Amino acid sequence: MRVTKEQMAEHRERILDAAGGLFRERGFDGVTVAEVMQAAGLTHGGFYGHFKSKDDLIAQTLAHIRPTEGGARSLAEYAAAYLNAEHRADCAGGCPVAALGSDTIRQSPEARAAMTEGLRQQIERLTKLAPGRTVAEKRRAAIAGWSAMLGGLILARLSEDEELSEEVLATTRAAIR
Amino acid sequence: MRVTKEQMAEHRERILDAAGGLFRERGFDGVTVAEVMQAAGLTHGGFYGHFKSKDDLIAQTLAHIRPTEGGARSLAEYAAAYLNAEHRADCAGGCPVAALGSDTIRQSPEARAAMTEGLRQQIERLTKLAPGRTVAEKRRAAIAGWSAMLGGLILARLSEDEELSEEVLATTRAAIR
DNA sequence: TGTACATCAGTGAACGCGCGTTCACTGATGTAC
DNA sequence: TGTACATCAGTGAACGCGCGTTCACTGATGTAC
Repeated sequence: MRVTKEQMAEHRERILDAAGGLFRERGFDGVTVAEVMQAAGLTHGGFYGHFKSKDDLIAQTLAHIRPTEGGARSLAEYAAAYLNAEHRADCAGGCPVAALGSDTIRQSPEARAAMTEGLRQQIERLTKLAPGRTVAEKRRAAIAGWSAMLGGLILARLSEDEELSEEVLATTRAAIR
Repeated sequence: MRVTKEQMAEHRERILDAAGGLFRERGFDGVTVAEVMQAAGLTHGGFYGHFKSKDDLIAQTLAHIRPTEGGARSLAEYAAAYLNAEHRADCAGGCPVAALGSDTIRQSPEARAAMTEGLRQQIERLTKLAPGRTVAEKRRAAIAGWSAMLGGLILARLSEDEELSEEVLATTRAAIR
């Protein structure tokens, strides 16, 4: 049954939110269109009224996910929140690059473009927090720090050994100033 | 038709080699059992004589991939070879963690155990190359450096913008001493 | 403002393709005598 | 060493399930008068 334009926009938002969580938790191939729709409180048939295809959903979801503003006041503070047992456990609500990075490399150009735009914004955000006398210096610290945070979180999530995982988290965190 | 025991062992090796390349290039879900067998020069029906399931193949493949010994004599030298346009382009022959990291988090315990073992070995290898007066100091430099390399390569591969990608590669490389 | 009708968001059954897995068969290997 | 037979690695057709996608239908919305 037809719904108001506002309802439809809200449904679209709900689909993107649901997809954002599910994709980060299980990967693009680990989630079906029907599951996304069910998580959004709808039936799967209506999906194609909102999106051209599952690939289209993937690209739009990557563009839709925005990192939660943590209010960090330095790169080290940001790293402390990022390289953290809580974030490690929360794939669905955490960093999309850590959760979907190596998957996204193999996705459509549209998906990769959305990811690239996210990277750009993240580097800009971190540049403001990074130490350094010039903008160029801050930017270099931001990029190197962002690489380390991303790699550190992925390694910590990969390690089945809790002790090793914690060591990676702490060591990488300590290396970011 | 039956083959000699040596032939069968060689076939198994060929399957694992083929799977190693294909999985790194297209991801676990992007490769079919039939494709792996065809790449190994066999037909798909024989697959289950070698492996219990596709999941079993995934776990054994991760245990089978061994990094090519580059002969680097310092962490910086290693990073120069790792954070590099050639490696960036060569998913199939490159680092399995960069190619399959976020995928592997969602795989079977066996697959994750194989990956954890690989991490451990990599950290040991890098600890020998890392700067520092004590082993503990070297190990810390190795872990922080490994995080940065991994994250840097993934970011460089994600970026559709060649200039940004090159910047990430160079900046992360320069930060590893 | 009220009424009649066209539009169209959402529903749920159905389709069809691809993929993991199974199985009857083949013929070369390896073994018992 | 030679022969007869059992074993079993590999073949390719077939199975069946799941998933992306389509479609006829429903009924509420929005619009023309």
